[in-house]
Amino acid sequence: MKALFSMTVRTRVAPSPTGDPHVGTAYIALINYCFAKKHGGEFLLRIEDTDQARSTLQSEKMILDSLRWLGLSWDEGPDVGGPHGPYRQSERSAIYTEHCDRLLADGHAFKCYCTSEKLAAMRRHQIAAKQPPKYDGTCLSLTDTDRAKLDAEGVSHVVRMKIPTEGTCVVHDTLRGEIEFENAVVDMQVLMKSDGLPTYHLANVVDDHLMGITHVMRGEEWISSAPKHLLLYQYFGWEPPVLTHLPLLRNADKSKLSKRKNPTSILCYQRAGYLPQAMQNFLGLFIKSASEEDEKTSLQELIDGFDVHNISLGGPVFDTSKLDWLNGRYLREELDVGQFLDAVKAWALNDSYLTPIAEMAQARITKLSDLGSLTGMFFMNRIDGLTADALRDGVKIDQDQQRAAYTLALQQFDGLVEWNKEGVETTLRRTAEVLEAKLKDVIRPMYIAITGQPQGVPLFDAIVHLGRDIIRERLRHAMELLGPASKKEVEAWTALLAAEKTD
RNA sequence: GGCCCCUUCGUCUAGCGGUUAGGACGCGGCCCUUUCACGGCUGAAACACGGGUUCGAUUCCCGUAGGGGUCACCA
Repeated sequence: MKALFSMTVRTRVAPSPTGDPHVGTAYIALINYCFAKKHGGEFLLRIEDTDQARSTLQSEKMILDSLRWLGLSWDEGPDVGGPHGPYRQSERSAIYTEHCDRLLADGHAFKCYCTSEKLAAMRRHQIAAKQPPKYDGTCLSLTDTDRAKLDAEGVSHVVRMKIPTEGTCVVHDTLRGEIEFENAVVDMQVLMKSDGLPTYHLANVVDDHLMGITHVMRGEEWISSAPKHLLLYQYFGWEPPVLTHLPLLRNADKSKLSKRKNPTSILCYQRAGYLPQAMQNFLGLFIKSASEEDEKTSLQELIDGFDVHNISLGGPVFDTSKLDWLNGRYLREELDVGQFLDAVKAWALNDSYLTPIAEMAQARITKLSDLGSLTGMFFMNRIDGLTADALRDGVKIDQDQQRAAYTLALQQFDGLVEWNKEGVETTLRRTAEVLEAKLKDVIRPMYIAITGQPQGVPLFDAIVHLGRDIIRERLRHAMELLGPASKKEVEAWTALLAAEKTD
């Protein structure tokens, strides 16, 4: 244990660039950052983009920008470089191949030629037989000649790790003590996909070792794969890092924080007008135990007082009411009027945010003073004062159809790859078709939910400009007012959509 | 379902065998005030349950219940 602290502490955050910057990523990053800084160590940022289908450079940029916005910085990373680069896994292929070959050569891994169809069928049978779904080891018994033949035929393969059939694996977790797993329940994980890129498990272990990571602090969703990782360290003959599994941020119903039930994107909180200090402070509240002192604390104070053992294990509900309070305090206590004004300008009163609004509003007003009532909704998060009656006012479709329309729009919006006018229009047209309603009868309730009024600036443009997060929030608000959808309703409505798509 | 993790006010948490179970947000009341907000004071509000261990359990152990995670060629 002493030896670990005599060397430089190195921690990392390793986000996957597959979507919007998530507050959970920021929370994990903050912990890793504070721990490293507290011990005079280094904090790294690594991009885990081995999923070619889902990773985007745009998402990577948003994640980096968001973490910086929160006041975090890293000693090494894809944008700042460092002696252990590259810091983007997609640029490290050769390293993984080499390590994978080593495992193959040492007999710790094997090639698997099973098709995904076969694996899916295997899983179905196992579940039907009430067996835990697991790879059955078919390709383990392949001979060299079998493999040579399959390779010659061009059959694609993955590489799986071997798992001891007996014994147990003990995971030492800083906060939870020893966690024991029977090796028999550990699956023969795929390490190298058929596209030649590694899975998380391989890349993560190889990179953490090569980058000199001493302490891995990650979400508790990783506990059950920790045995595989430990086994890999053992196969490579490496010293594993100190493992700490952190509790996951939760929705109000205690499930893992998700964008379906909560705003999870940092961009959403920016758009809603939260200050980075407030958000950073708020996230810090989950990792410290301020009992008597003021809960408004600076990043430096958070670092100074940081002790990983102070983190409570119960998954905290991400309830932003205290964030609101903190944000109010930062607004009035940390800023003079000039700085406050600067913050307002940076938030929305700037050309880049105002220009599209001006374009939408110009033809629709007769006096400049009409601007406030027409465009006020561009400066709100949820629509203040919206009521169920207002939502129903003048709406021709019945209330359940209206709720279905909101739910279906929400679902389709989440699925749009590009957030643009075409996607929005297609979504709303399809929603009307599925509900067998006229487009205009679907548009009106959308107008009310999104703008607070039954008419105004062009809806599709407004939706695009407000952004996906705010739209999700406003539709969710409308659903809360009209009555949240039951599970059955969601299923029924989703089925309508699915049926339409296959027609 | 198998495996694993977790469990103090509505929420975030303090507590690490003996406390009137503390603080903060939110909520209610009062005060301040031309309104509102801020600020001040104040109130309601919690140890999931059952067994042990102990002179004594919120605290230690074991069950039960509840919640969560995970069982992919996603991370």
